[in-house]
Amino acid sequence: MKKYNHLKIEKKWQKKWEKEGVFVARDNDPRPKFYALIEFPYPSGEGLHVGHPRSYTAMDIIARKRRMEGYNVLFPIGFDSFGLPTENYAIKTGRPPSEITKENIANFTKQLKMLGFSFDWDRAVTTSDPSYYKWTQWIFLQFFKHGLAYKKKMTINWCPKDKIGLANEEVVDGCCERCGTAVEKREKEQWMLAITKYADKLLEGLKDVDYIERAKVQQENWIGKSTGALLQFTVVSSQFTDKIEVFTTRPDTLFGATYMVLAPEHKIIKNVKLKIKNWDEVEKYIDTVKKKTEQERMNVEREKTGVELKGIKAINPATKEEIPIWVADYVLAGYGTGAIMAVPGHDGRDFEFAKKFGLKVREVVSPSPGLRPSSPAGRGGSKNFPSPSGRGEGDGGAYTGPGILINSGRFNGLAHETAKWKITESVGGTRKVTYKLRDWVFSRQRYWGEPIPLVWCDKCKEWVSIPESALPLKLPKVEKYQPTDTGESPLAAMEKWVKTKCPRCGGPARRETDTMPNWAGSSWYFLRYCDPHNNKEFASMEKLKYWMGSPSPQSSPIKGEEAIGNPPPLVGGVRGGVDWYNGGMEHTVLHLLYSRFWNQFLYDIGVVPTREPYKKRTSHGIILGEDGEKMSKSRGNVVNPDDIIKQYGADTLRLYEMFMGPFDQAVPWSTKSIAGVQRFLEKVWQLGSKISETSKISETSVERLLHKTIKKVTGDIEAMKFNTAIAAMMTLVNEMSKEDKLSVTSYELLLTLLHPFAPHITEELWNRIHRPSPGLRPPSPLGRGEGEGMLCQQPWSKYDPALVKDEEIELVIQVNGKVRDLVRVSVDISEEEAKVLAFQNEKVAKWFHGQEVKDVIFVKGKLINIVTQ
RNA sequence: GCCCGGAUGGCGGAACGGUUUACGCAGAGGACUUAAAAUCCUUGCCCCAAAAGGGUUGUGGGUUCGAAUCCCACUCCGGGCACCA
Repeated sequence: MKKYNHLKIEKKWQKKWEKEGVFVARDNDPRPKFYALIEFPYPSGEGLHVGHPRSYTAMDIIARKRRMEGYNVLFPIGFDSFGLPTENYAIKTGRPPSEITKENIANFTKQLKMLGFSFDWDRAVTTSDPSYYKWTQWIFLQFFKHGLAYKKKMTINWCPKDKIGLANEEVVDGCCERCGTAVEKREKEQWMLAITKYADKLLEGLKDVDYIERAKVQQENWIGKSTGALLQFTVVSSQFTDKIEVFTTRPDTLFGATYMVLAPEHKIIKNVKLKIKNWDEVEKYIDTVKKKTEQERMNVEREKTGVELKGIKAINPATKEEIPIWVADYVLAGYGTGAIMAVPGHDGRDFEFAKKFGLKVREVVSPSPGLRPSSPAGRGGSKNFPSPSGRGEGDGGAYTGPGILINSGRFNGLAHETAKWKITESVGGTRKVTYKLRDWVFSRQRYWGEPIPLVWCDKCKEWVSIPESALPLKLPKVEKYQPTDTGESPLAAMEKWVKTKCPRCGGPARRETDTMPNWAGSSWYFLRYCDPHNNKEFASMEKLKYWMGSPSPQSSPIKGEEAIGNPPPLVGGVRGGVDWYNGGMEHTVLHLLYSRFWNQFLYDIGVVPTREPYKKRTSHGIILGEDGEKMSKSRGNVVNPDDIIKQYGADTLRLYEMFMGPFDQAVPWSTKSIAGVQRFLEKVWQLGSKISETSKISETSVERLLHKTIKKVTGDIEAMKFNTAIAAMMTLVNEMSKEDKLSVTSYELLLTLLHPFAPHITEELWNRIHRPSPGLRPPSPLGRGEGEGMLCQQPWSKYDPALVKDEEIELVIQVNGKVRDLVRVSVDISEEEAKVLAFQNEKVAKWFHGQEVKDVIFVKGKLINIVTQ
């Protein structure tokens, strides 16, 4: 057989699949549905990155396998096309972002099609298309109607030289990325979405979904629910009293609160200005803090800073002592009440601070006796013992674990959990739940985003939404894409567009000139895919119910062993949503949370059928450059997928990206290693010359391995262990290559298994077997399609359970856990038989000779261990 | 700083608490060839040791008959940190 020419074959099959429409998802088809989703790309000017095909190939494998298993599969693609890089490029070149976007999308489309993904291109959506963002605006109006969109003063990054608001990413070391000028903070009215109102629902919903565990944990921590207490501290000075409220999750440690700390932004500081003796110093400190970002504030390598407010004191409500009040930037204004009671005895940060400034430390919680061995130092575990709490005992001297109260008056001896609410009650405090989650800043002073469809009416004295019939509110063409000198979006410079009439009273009104953030379009795109051409609704309930519903109890019809990786059906409710969503770990907090929030809201107003948008979420690791660093233009380690496809072919690239390492971990690229998978495909190709129509499936050892491989690959795909699935197929092909003749059936089974990974070459080989031609006549094995039909439409292979069971194994004989010999025995060998074998074995005997045998451990079908120690 | 991952040969990696290194890359030896490429076969694979053997899964400790795997502490690397997508 001639060598295989990937260039010809790949184009041929891509055309054929498209022409026959084999990947078109059919609405309301009687087959069970399966919705497979990947994160749609941002069409950057650089084109496709080798990272994209990693996630896309993985879901393509799953989508193709599901089709072969009899599902009606929806595997859509689109473009998340609003965003900063395009806008910045437009500013530089003066070209309209819409034009640039169009070109980029055309390029991405071409590149994606070369990879042979089984996308349904008929459903492609583009977020910057008015027919799409019409509905993004519509959803925003629903938020607005329901009181979840509101305006609030927020600080933004401001470059005083460029006179432009900056995204966090554009701020490098506190300076403007472009001009290097120090960035200032400015107050600006911003549209906010009240995601915090959904904090509990977003937390609750995590119980019903099958997400990769670390994504769940990240979301939980991001929402950061904690139950604590609000406590009042009285502030006193010579002629004045006031109250400061603090939030604490550890009210049980109140007796140990030896000072208080206020966030530099805390409003009381200005109120008590006249009482503060060192005001100059305090003011100076607050000014320096203003220049730091939040992260910098948390980052000051354990070096805490702060200033005492001299002249005023607080009173600890439990001990009635006067304690000093400090201002320090490790306390954030946005969390809790912006003020804390500091308990250096039991909080690491407070301890650091107290140590630096010589403040009093008092221990009020003692580790329970029995929980921790006593140590001479009286604090910190002795080296040889594990910490009793399992964590949190670092931080020098602060003990943060559980224990019994001491130095706490009448509460001494109580368990700290019990003491929490008793102490809270005794000082008149209240229980309070807080979240780390903050409301979502939803407006941008930028051009390339969805216009916010609201107008300010001077007469009505409020924001009025434009009628839904007037949507989409199109993004008008502007001359310049720079934000204006005042920091407003370029839209603000278009008087004609801005000046309008109030839709309610008809009076003069002004349009909102802010646009939406890039997150908006990606928060609901999975819904639009269900009904992408609908111009009456964002998607019809009927179609949403079909694609987002849960018609089958499991996401796979295969039962038993083969269903590895499919979650069991939920007890007490039917799950709905996208059946399987794969994306990057970098999106597991923001995008995932935002889109869950939008879906939950849409569910609450009755326009989508499921509470949660995604049933199952998995993640892929990023592909690093050959140097092990993140790929970037500046490092010069970027690999262009086009070059690889041209040289090696799409099948090889797909296979390589699946083989290079564990799917969920970051792996460095290695062009050298591509040779391995390329040789493998070449071997599969050459194997075609060995098939013989007379050879029934008789090559017994290969047959057993074949069925084992079917089992392995089937399970590994479900678990996204693509690298080991490919390794198993390589082993199989190596064995098959050793045979003189191969039955058609075994070759077909191999092609079927490999097809989702390398669709073009397998389709071609399948076609060659089934095309009547000399030497390769079509037989009729296993009732598969004869002589016609494409491989992508054939049923997925089943294995014969009788053939995957081993009859013999290598029994490991150990002495004290060390391997001393291996014996080939039947799988069913009994403990007694194994003992006899082990004790009679000469190689083994010398290792326990003359010693007392204390125990013999037998693991069926695996090993026997003789213990003498 | 906080939250979440990761660390196994020269390299990418494999390994339900049970033979560390499957599969692949690179290397060495050989076959074929006028030659090269390609292909095929064979072969180590890390340290100590002449060998028997012993050690070795980032470091240190623990649990266990037995730990890469479970627990504790630490080091380094990666992702996220709310206006990059």
